[in-house]
Amino acid sequence: MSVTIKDVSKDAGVSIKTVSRVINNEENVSESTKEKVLRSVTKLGFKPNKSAQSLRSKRSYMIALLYDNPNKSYLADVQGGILQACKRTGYNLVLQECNHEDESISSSIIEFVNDFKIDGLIITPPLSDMDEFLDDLDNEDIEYSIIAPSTKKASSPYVSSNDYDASYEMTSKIIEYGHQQIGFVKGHNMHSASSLRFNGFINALDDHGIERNFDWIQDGDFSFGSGFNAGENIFSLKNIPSAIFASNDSMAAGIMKSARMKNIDIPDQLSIIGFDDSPTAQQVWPSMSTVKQPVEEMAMHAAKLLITQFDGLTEKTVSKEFKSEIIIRESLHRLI
Amino acid sequence: MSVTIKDVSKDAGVSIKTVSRVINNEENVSESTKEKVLRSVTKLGFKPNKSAQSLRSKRSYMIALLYDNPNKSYLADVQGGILQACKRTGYNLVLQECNHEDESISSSIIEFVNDFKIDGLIITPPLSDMDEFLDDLDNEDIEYSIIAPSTKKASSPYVSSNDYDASYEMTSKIIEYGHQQIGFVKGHNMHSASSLRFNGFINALDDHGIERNFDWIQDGDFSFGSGFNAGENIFSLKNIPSAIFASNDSMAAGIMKSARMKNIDIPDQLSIIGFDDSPTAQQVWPSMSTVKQPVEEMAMHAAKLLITQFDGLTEKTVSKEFKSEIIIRESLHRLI
DNA sequence: AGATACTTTGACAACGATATCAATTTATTG
DNA sequence: CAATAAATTGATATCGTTGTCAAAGTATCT
Repeated sequence: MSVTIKDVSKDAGVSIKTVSRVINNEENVSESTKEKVLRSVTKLGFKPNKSAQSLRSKRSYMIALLYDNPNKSYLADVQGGILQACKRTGYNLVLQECNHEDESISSSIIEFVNDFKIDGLIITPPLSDMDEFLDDLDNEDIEYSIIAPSTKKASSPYVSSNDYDASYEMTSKIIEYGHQQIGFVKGHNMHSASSLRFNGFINALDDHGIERNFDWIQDGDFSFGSGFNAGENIFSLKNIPSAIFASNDSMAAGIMKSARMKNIDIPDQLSIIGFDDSPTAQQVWPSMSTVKQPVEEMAMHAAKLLITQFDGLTEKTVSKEFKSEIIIRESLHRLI
Repeated sequence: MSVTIKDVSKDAGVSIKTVSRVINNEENVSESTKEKVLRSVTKLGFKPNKSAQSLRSKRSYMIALLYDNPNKSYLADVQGGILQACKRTGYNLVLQECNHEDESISSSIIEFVNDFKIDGLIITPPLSDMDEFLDDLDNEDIEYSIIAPSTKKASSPYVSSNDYDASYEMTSKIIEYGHQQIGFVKGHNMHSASSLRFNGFINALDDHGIERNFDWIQDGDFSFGSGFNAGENIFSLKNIPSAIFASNDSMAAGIMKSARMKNIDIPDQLSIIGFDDSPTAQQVWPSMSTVKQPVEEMAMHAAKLLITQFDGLTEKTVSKEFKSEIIIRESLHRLI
């Protein structure tokens, strides 16, 4: 049926162990035999049997993506990035949806990893903020890499984005456009990004000598509905701000809808700014100013980070912070 | 380390083969030994080693999702549905992105399936419309189930939606609301859903004695940009329709934007109707009337369909057509 | 040259399950 | 009750790799 190591070894005139050495890039194989074996490998079109490799070496060549994030667009980007890294290295991606409120999350994930001999995990927010969970994984010697961690544990590789800086910069841009009365809608408090984005906003206000107005600062949970509610709250006040910065695009869209229903013109009377650059940002009218993070690239790096660990490649991949991009579209009105 | 069949066989006082028989639900095992074995299995917490099973039985307990669809929300729903079916049956999902324009798609997928011993494929549009590709899979005896097939090959299990009926019904609803001048934007011509939706539209027009105006019928490819262009084309005409039905929500959003830029009021001057009920549909203003398909449910069924084939379960899952739901929101204006 | 160290190679066991086929037990028949 | 058929069970080979460890080949050092 399919070509095995035995076939290759016969063709090359060496032992099966030597073939195994060559295909696993082990040391102590002479150049000449290496060449000989590789010639046979390509000639016969040999591909190692993953199941056998897995059985013997306890590795599955599969990594799993752990997520608990209703944001479909984010998820798709993350997947895309990981898949690119997988394709290049022969790994496979398995999806595992989690519930961060589940008490037994640690044990069920540990069981999953052991059952399928998953080689490593890629962990996304808000799971990346659950320190206890990560500790449990450490205790089981399960390898993982984290996207957007809160506690940057030296022990584990991660990729992060400059949420604080991006938020600070965007807020400064809003101020530069002449806005002095600026509202803010916070994200889900389980996500560390929420506080980073909020702090960036607050500090930018302070540094530019602009007064904080806590009536205009609303809680949210990243959902469209929570944005809508935040809008309702703000628009029921006597004074409303001239701009509202939401911690993500969905909430910004919710505010937009709420404003429309109150006949508040966007952007003439009110500027709205989001975060993420989701597809919606370009599909609403007016199109939304927002912050774009290189999510796909980040995810690809996270996957490389993980694979590097157990493949022991020569070029070491290291933890890295990625830079966001400020995108100005029609929803941000210039006052001066 | 982990519990093996050998441990169970010792504990139960039977041979390993008998344990294997029990866990695989094979025939010809007496009730008493079956019970004895199952007691040991739960007592020791035995889980069969997937790699070993896979090596010996040539099955991987993995199914793959084949996709080439830029619609992230659709993809996420499909994944969600499949994962639910997988969780219940112990299978795992692997993602495989394809390019339907790739000449070598058949060979690369066949190679992928053989390499990883993938048990079966779930095929989504537009790949589900590539008959040659499906024939190639048949020749290799690769099992698959199809979401939204064009040619309903009796040989292969599928799930489908009533695109034609839904489109017919939505068009009738638009007419019922008093619209006599209705435009249409077609979907990507590789997708069989595109012609089904178009035919439903045309036949509803005819049946209600409404004239077709081909200036108002535009080609599109399901992208926001193509919807925007379609809008530009229609709005440059002397007469514009009072409603436009787009073959999906992204294109509808594109038309909306184009209309806004021409200061055409939605929905007072122009009604816009989409298809899919993507998240955007609720996040734009006015929120969009659209057709919702039970994508997640369909995908779950497709996965069950596939797993049934090689697991030979007692209750046979069969191919099925799912019903869509007409959702009326603000973007459809009532004229009468 | 002989002793020693290091590099390269291969024979064979092992991973943990299923497949084969023969042995044993139980049921059925004349 | 013996003969035969059918159901149940187990000993052992097997899947295709990697791991262990010893043997063979080369290089280096007195």
